[in-house]
Amino acid sequence: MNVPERILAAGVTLLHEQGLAALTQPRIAKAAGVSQSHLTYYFPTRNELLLAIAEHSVDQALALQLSQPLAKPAADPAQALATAMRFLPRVRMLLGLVVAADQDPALRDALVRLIAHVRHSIGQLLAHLGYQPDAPQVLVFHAAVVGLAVMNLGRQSPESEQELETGLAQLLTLLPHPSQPGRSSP
Amino acid sequence: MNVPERILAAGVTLLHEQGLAALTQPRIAKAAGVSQSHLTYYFPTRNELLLAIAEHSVDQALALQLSQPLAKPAADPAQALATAMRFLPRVRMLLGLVVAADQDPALRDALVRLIAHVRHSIGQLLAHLGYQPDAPQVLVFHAAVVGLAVMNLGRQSPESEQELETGLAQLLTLLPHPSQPGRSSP
DNA sequence: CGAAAATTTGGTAGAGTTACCAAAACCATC
DNA sequence: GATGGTTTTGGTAACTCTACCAAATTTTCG
Repeated sequence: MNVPERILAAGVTLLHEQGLAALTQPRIAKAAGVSQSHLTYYFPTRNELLLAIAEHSVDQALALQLSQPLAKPAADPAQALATAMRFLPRVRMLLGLVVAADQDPALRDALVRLIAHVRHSIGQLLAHLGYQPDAPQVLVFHAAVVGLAVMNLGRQSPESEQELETGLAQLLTLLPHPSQPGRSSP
Repeated sequence: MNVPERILAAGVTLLHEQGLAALTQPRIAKAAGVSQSHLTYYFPTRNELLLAIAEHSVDQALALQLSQPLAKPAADPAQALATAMRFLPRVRMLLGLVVAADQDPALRDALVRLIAHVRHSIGQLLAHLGYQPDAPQVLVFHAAVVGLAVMNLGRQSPESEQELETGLAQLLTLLPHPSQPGRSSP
């Protein structure tokens, strides 16, 4: 693997396992097996590194978790639910970067683009499942997934898993769907 | 004002204006007008301080933004929308603490209780407006508000404000309401 | 008034971080 | 094999943060 790629992979893993606080140059360098100075050769400042890690993580998540549902020709709506559930840990992982972005306009702009990208991908998946991809409700669906991920602090609790699923399932009924018309406007 | 209160007030303001990274003992002490050593007299460790700030902020938010709607005898559903919109900046402000809670189990447990408290209060408001307070959709409504706050990075953009409002308004139609029956189950 | 308790402060040790620099090792090309 | 560019490393200066301690000041109360 390439050195920058190894650095980004180590960064994503570190972010996933130990949170934003673990994303320091010494620790990432050690995890990637390069010297600390070498890190700054590829990513001169810390924010550039954070930004690259964020992009890498989102790309990775979309590739891993959207390619399969989109490859299958047709699927039942429950698949959207399952996909959303699989996204939850990854969303939580990125929360630290959102917080960090409050300090740095460049990072903030980059995250705005990343979030738009994710929303577009969610629209693609929903379109693939027969929903209207650009309905305003897609924003709310996306937001609810993000919010559930943020609030799901006690991650292991199975009852909250249940709550999450029923909540998202009900949210799906809000989306306009060809086979269940009449939900969009009164 | 009491010294601990002054410290907490300074902490909340600092968190609101400059994010989690600004919540260090030196800066809070300076903002509160006390010596740094004095801070540790009331809050020996940093996490205890963070926890106290979180609780203070949530109490303050609930008191400020829920007391008035609950005082008025009846109100139109659009008020729930307006209240939710007013909560967004405060929710954003607390995100940093959620991130910090990943490192510390005690802080995490405290935040779980705080989140439950907020959800209960939202239920109260919705009940006051005629909705079912314990409907599972309340979780989703809460989550959507949180998620919108997270994603609302470009805070000044009026178009995203518009998007937010329409999204939340549609979400409200999902909640079971006496005057608009038949939405709960197919 | 005097003693005990609470409050407040300055100082600091120790760890951790970012960003930088000069030098060494590596690699391609002529 | 020499040369110029790229990659890699060790070292470090300057800074910030947390947690602690001993001493000074103020307050409380018998």
